[in-house]
Amino acid sequence: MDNDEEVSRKVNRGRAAGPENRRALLRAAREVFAEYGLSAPFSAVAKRAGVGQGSLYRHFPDRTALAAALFEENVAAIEAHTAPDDRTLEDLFDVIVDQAVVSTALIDLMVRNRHDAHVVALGDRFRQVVDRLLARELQAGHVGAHVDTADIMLAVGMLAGELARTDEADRAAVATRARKQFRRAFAS
Amino acid sequence: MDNDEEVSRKVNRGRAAGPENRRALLRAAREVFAEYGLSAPFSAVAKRAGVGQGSLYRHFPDRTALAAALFEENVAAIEAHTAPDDRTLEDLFDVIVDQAVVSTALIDLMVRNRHDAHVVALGDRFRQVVDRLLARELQAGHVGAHVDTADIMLAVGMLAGELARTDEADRAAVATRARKQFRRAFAS
Amino acid sequence: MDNDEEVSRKVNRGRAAGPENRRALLRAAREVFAEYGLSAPFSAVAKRAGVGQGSLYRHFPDRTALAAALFEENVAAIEAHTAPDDRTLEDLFDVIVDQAVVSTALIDLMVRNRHDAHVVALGDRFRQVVDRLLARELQAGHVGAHVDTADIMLAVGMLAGELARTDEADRAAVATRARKQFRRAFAS
Amino acid sequence: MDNDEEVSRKVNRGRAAGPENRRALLRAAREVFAEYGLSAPFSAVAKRAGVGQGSLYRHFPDRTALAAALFEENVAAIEAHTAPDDRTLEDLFDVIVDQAVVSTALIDLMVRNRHDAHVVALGDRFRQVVDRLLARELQAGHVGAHVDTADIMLAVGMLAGELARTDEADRAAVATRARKQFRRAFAS
DNA sequence: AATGAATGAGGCTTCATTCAT
DNA sequence: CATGAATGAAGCCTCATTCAT
Repeated sequence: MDNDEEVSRKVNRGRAAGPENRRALLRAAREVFAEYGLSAPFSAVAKRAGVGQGSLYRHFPDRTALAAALFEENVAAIEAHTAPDDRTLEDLFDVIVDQAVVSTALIDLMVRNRHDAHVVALGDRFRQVVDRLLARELQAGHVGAHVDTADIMLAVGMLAGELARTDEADRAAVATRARKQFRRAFAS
Repeated sequence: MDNDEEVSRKVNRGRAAGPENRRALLRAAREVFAEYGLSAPFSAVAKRAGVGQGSLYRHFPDRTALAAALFEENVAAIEAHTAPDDRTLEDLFDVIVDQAVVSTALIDLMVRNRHDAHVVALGDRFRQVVDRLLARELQAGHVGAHVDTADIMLAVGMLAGELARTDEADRAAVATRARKQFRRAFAS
Repeated sequence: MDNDEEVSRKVNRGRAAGPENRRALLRAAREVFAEYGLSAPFSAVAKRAGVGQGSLYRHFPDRTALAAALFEENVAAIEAHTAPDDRTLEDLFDVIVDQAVVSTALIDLMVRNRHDAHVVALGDRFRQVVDRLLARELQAGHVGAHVDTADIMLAVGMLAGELARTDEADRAAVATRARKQFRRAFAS
Repeated sequence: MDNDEEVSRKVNRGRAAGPENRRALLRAAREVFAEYGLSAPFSAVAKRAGVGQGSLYRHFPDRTALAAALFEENVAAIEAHTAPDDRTLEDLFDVIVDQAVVSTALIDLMVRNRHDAHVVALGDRFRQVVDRLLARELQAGHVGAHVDTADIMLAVGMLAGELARTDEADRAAVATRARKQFRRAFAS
């Protein structure tokens, strides 16, 4: 984890460096957590971002803050992807799979902080997405009346968790199999 | 040396302490991991067992060895519980829920070492249990022909993982909901 | 950036900010040192003053410079307070007690830099105050002939030091008791 | 502070090393604190003692614990020195001066923790010494009836504090001068 | 001249692991 | 064999200080 692919950046002091570094740190955190798990040294994130440790601490005072920022990006992506009127629960599973395959350890990080205010807020945003999609699907008769929001939340959680602990090579297969199960479980 | 509930044992030098210490260590490990998660200090296990650190290392040279020993106990319990001829997949889920509710962090520990020879072997023992139960259920027409062993393995894994990261207070509800989903997914 | 009582100042670029910032910094330093001790982060002083760290460094290149400036204010106050012709050693003790009760950590800061040129110079100014008062008191026969300037300096130093490490609630009592001792020691 | 006079000790593991290391650490702490002040790196103490950092932490979980242990030694020395029936307050001042000249920073360390239970207990032991001596001196008419225990405690505290912040070269003179003042203040 | 972001050295602390007794 | 002290690497985090804007 030493001579990493750490971006060679010119030392960038002063006002304008702020947002730029923040982006670099989020990107680096995503990579490092995916690669080494959530207990990866905080310093590894800083190094990967090509940024001093101090800066990392300025932007994200603790692991939770960093995780929440990453989760926020994920939720935003989910919202964006499911915004159009014709999106279904299957589309939701698509993003989840995409994200889980990429972010792995993020889920654990969030679970560890499931009572953090920011995390709770993000969870609510996610729930609203599920609510909206589910209402439409029920309306259209695509899913059975026995299904509620909590069912979908649980399914998504279990899927993401499972993907997070599956070897990269097997993830596609696992995703397919799990989705088939849920499709059947939720069918009308 | 703290106010731990560390077993008060007479200093136990000399012979025959072996198996006794081993049992104490496994018991302690299960408790400590459940309480503090898998990153609990190795020394905490020894202390809880009322045993020197050196002895812990003698019995279990590393975390994986300890985890495997715990997992072995779990698999044995699963085998015992599902041995009778009238046991169904529902009974399998019962043990899983019982164990997951208790062992939490063990799952992660196993996942981290999923390529360890011992762990693989234990996984195979588990798969045989599933195989046997599933064959019987298929025979009896209790589950659909579309279901295979991997489906059950996946379902069990997702369930256990989800329980492991659910607050104790919510576990029963989560277990119930998840089992309903899987029942529906696997129905003939 | 916290819930500090940091002065809300209009961004003050350009001229004439110099003296204003300097005053704000001295005031802030006195407060911060009193509150958190002399190991308070340098940055805390800047923040409390509502001023950038760079400005703090411009005005006071290091801790000693800042301390000397504060001490200078103290000495000036002592000079002012003891200037009138009818002031006695008791009046000197008054200021010392007042200052010690307020500035606490400042004393240590000065002690650490007791060989700094500025500090030495300030010590001399203080000695002159003592000299003048003592001469008058000797003349008037208020103190014994056995007393010299060094005695007063020592007494003042011990008193200030003691007050600096006394809980606020006990300072008044300690001051009274100590002054009684010195009065007796110096009596003619 | 690198290639210190750190004792070259053979690595000494196992049971018996405990007390030996403890002594080495106390000795080292006294030296290091005297030399570099109380903010000396904890690691410097360990190095000077020729001991790993971990061991330092095992013996003294924090600075206060270490300071209390040192203070305990001091109080014991005071008790021993003042035990004989013919000892006077002057003898008490002797030990104080001896100790202050040697331990310097210890005083501050204790002051910082003046509310710690151990420190309070040690303070009580000290007070008892003073009580005993003072009673005898009052009886003998060596000190005035206006003097009480708190007076002596205060005097000792001021003296020790002053010595702690006096350059080594000047300590003898300061001690002499201060003792003269107190002798006069307490005279019958 | 003022600002505050960035830096990185260095102190603190925890633990996995070793090994004398 | 068991014990638990000792070790030291490694992560955490906090500033003092610099400097682009």
